[in-house]
Amino acid sequence: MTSARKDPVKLRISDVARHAGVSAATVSRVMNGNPSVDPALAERVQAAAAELGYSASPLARSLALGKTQTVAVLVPDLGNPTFQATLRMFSRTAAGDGYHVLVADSAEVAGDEAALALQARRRTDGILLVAPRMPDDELAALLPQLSPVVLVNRPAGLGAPVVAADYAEGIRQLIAHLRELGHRRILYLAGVTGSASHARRLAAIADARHAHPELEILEAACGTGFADGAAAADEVTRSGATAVLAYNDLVAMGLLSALHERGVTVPADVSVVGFDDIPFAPYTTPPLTTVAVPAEEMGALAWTALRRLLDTQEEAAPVVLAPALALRGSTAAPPRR
Amino acid sequence: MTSARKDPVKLRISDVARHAGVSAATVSRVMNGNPSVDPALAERVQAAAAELGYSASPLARSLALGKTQTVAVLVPDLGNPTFQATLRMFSRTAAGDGYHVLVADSAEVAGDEAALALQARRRTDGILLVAPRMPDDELAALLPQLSPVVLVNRPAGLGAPVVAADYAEGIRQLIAHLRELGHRRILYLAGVTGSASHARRLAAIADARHAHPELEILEAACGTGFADGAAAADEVTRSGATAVLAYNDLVAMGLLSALHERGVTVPADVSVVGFDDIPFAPYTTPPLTTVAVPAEEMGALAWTALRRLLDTQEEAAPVVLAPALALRGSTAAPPRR
DNA sequence: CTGTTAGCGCTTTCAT
DNA sequence: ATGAAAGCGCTAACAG
Repeated sequence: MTSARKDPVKLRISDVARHAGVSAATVSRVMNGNPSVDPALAERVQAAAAELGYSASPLARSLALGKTQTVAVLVPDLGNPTFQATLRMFSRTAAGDGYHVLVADSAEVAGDEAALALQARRRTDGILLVAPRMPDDELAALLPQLSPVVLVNRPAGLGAPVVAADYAEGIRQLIAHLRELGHRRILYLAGVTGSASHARRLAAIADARHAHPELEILEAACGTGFADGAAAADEVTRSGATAVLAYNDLVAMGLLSALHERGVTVPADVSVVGFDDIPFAPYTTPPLTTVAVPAEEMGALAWTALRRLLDTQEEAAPVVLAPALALRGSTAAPPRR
Repeated sequence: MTSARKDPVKLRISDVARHAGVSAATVSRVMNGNPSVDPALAERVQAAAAELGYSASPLARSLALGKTQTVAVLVPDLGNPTFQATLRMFSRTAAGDGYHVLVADSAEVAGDEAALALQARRRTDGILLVAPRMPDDELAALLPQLSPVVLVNRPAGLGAPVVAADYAEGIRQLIAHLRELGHRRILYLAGVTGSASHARRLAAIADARHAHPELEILEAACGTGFADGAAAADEVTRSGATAVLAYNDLVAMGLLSALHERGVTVPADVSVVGFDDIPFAPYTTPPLTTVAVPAEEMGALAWTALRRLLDTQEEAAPVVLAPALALRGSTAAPPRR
């Protein structure tokens, strides 16, 4: 508009070399803190670089070094608070170690995951798969091609370090809580039915049925977001269940809202529990009883595991974090018939 | 563990060339769909590539082509729902165009933004600055070095395309709403006082004071998250204000919660309004009256603007989106003295 | 210690 | 239509 501002010319290492009267190799050494350079010369090079405002092209360095100082993260949905928390801490801790983060969002389409992961991985040094939706066998087959890779919320033994929350334990706690309250007919709103955590929840549910034959635990398909929870409201009332186990807090919140619209009171008419304990769980009406998954800690641990792989190719032992019950206002004894 | 699985050897273009009995240049042409290759030969090369499972190194391509097919996004906090929404749509639309996204989180530290942006930008073809916290002059000075760059939620005219929400208009609507309800003493809980949106809110507040001399609008420093809102509860009660204008929904929610703990009833004792209309706003107790910022749309528009810059170096005209008042339960007439 | 010489893997003139 | 060769910008092995 006003003045034709010139783009700052891109400097090559040879420019600095010429300016300092040395070879490119020397500049490279200096820039990388290689001690085998005469201090006086090094200073001269530093000065030249500073004066010119030079810094090496990460791209060229990456090609020459065979590493990018960048790692990828694949999440099913950037809009999901749980993944966000994990991504956030992963990204911050990685940044602390000088690594950059490339994100990819599969939009909950399991079929796209492999291609996205492969693509992202090729531009980076390693990849974190957060709660991938694809089946175990497919994942196991994919892992070698992605290595170094770490997994969040998938079972260990697939061929990569794992950081996971103990979903079965979470379900156990939730069911115990509901049972103690007196609930006998409970509805589980399944989210991603193909997901690994779904499978583990189901296992925990089966255990509960075994341990407590008086419990009737129903299942209904559902999605993973607000809308899915809201859409399940009719199913809930129809089921005659006195308590519902939502796939996650988002589903629970959507359900809470739809139930309220229908004049169904929580927890007087029906109890609702979520899963994850996202930051907003305490602020719903009523505040949501749920189980807290340490998503941030998982992000940090995932970085630790990946870093380990990157540095020493040692595969960190699986980490399974126990969730903690967060008792709030959305659960109570079932209504008297 | 079980079998010493070999890493799939990394294939170079020359491997494919040899396998197909052609030169690397030809393989390159075929891989890039260059029509000047004999169809028969092309097919032979395709076959060779497919058989070997070859795909070009993005790194080497990037270096040779001078572009990475990757763009950077800098956000103040990956944990903030508004930025998430913007990032999510930006990332998805960019992915739709075959671009990858590198994220950087400045952790709300304005002083780190320039360095982070510069770093991220160097590994990518362009960058999106979401609500950067640094002052205007600093930003204006930085922009040329980041180009191509687009800005979210900063004023236009700094030297980059802008996609922004009309914060002043939002504040105006909120104040009008409160005034009509009968409030005369309102407290504004300022978030990031250096931020551009803060400045625009202040301007709108000044206008309101002018237009409605009967209004007394107080200000108090505050942060940007739950905890900050909660911490402001005492300040709120002390102020004697009958309504509070929170910096954003997070602050409003934190305040709601702290007020509740102190036995202050919203909206009977005091009205509270937020800003942004994050997905959780309808689920607070009481549901939060706020103003809806179309964060997702902004993300999509931001990509459009950046893409335009990348493709044609044309600077898209500034886009300013008007927020819409979302009337819910956290506002009512002030209590009678 | 420092410079010279090869690459890293791909694209792209420039010839043929 | 195809290949040879130069180059993207940097690092590292190899000589001095």
